[in-house]
Amino acid sequence: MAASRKLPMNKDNLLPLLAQHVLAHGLGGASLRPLAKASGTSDRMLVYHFGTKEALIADLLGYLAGAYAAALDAAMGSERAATRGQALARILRHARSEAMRPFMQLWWEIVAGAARGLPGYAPAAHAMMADLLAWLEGQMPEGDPDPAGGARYLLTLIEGTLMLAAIGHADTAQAGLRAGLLAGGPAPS
Amino acid sequence: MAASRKLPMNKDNLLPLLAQHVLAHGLGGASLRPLAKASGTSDRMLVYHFGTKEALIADLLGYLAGAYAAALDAAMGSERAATRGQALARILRHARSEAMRPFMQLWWEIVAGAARGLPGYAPAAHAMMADLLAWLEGQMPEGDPDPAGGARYLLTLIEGTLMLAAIGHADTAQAGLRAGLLAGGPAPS
DNA sequence: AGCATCATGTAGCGATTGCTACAAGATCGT
DNA sequence: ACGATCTTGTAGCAATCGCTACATGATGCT
Repeated sequence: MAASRKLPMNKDNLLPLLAQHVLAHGLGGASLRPLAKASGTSDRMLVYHFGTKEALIADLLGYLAGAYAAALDAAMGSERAATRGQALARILRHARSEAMRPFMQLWWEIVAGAARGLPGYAPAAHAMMADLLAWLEGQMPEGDPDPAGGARYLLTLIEGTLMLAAIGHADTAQAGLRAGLLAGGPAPS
Repeated sequence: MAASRKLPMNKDNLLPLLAQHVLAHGLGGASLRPLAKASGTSDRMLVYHFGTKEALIADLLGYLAGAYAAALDAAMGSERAATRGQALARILRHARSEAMRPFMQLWWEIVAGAARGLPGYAPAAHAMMADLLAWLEGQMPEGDPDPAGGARYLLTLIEGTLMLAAIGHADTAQAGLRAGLLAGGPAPS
């Protein structure tokens, strides 16, 4: 009756648990023993499977990038937005939802690591942005004259807004969006 | 003949040296003994002056915010820009200059700390953005219909652009700026 | 002069870091 | 059944972490 009580315990089984831990506690302070406890194994085995903590982090960042792409797919309504402002508002609402907050906290840590050149950070950050950009392109309004350029424009606005929100300048970003979009369309709610 | 060979060694003398060290090596990995060596003292004395590493970091972030405001003042040409696009291009050129790179690397670390709620990070990040916003307002074109809103709009675009540049998406941001500013003015160089 | 406060060096404590040596099951091919 | 390879636990090492106890010089007030 009992199903397999013992999981194979390889990278693929470990990574989701590791990801859950860094989402909750951050990447910077992550050390082997807490990571091991969170994933039900020992530091000894983490090193055995990944070789090095640095390699573990790199693998984990790759996994997180994939998980982010999957989350985007799951959250994606296939319907396009009616206007650029609506697309902007939609994705901002998603990015700032309660469920995304742990990920956003991790995101800025990944950006910081990429900016400083830590191994594995830049590729993961780049991949996640590419995924988001692709999603955005699919969200552009039907008759948009320049969907590719528009998506890149919105992406820049989105990331600026999210950063300002992260440091307590959400109102500044909101005012900026309103002022900037008056020329092109209705301001996001 | 010899001037004072021995500095008083208080917080005010220490902070610039500490700032120089974190600009070079980052905030996350900063620990007392390397900080002490970089500022010509001992971990013992750092704790004596600041009380705690956490307090030291908070003081240091405050100092960095002040230094950033001073650097902005120094770099400020008092002449306004002719167009929003020109103001945008000017500040982007400044932010992405070689001299600003250590600071930009530190900046994303501060953003990450603020997003995670580390003590002292959010106030410093908020202050720096407020300074930049004030500078931007002074750079807005003479006849701009909405300088306050325009500055906030540009700030959002700027930070989005800088973040994308930090993770290797500089081209994406550049394309976005070009596409977004076609409605309102010439694209930045 | 004498006392009090400040400033600083030396030494170390307990905890945690990434990682490794060694040995012992577990599993599997033959 | 037997040897080889894979997997795992135990124990520990050298380094670093933030911080503190203690002593001692330096400085200044009266």
